[in-house]
Amino acid sequence: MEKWIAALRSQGYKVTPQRRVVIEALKQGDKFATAQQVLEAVRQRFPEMSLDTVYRNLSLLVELGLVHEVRTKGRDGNFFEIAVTGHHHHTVCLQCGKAECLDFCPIHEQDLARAEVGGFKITAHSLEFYGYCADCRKVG
Amino acid sequence: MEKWIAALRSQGYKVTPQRRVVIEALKQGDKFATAQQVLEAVRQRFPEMSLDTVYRNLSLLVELGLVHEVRTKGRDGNFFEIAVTGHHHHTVCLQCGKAECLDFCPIHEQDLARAEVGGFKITAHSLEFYGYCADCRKVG
DNA sequence: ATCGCTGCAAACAGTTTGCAGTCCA
DNA sequence: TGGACTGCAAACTGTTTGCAGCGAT
Repeated sequence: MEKWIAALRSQGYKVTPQRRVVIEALKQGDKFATAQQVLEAVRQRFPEMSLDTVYRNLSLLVELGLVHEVRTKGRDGNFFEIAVTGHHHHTVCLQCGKAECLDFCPIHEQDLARAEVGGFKITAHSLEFYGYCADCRKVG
Repeated sequence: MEKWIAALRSQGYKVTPQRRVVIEALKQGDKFATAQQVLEAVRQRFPEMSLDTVYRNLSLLVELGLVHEVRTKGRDGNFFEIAVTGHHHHTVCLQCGKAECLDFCPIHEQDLARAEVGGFKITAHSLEFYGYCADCRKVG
């Protein structure tokens, strides 16, 4: 049993073919995919699939922590990445839009404690490093 | 001479009435403002002002580091904040959308060095802490 | 059988862009 | 004067929503 399917089931969500195939698409495609790319991948096996269902399921999966969302600043929307590893962050190239995973999170417990001022309770944080990848630096 | 006007001028950008009034609006309004709120504020003194000019100027100011942009995840778009202090980050309440400034940045030199793998050159980073503010925690 | 999920279609918002005229430097 | 900037209008894209029917449990 796949962990993602099991997680859905255990939290009371139905396991529909559409949900299975979204998860499959994220697992088998490139590391990152936009909602549109997920739709294209999914339609190879499921031509009826609609974009709104992709969005609905991606949102759900992100909410459940089963998928990570990467804010790209690009015009194609954010990237989605199946959560095979734990919490981490990414670099995003402002030129070509390519993203890469980092293997660490620089936010530590003491930072969270320091940021929880005035009764604010932190439940998540979002961090991206923006810049230019090696390829784009060579060109321009 | 205001630092923002001076910065525009020194970098070869023209100082138009629209630019002045956008800066004024950000300085005098609430700490954070959406593009729409900037437009409304600006139109009190400059009724002809158009939303696209607001966007163009906000984008420019953000690019020059004269304004900070806060990614809110809300439906009203991001917040903009005049850069009176240096680089810092924010908490954003996922319930009411309220943002607050933090007075520190948890990303240190060694983190940047560690993240610059494979020839990637970091030029900026974006970090928000999401959660629930004291008020929203009382209610819900 | 139920209630969540889906597809369809339409709406929606924030943002961007082309263009012709304006105006700061 | 001239290139940057503006306003107008329209388009564009990513995303969300209402609704009726379908299907996983």
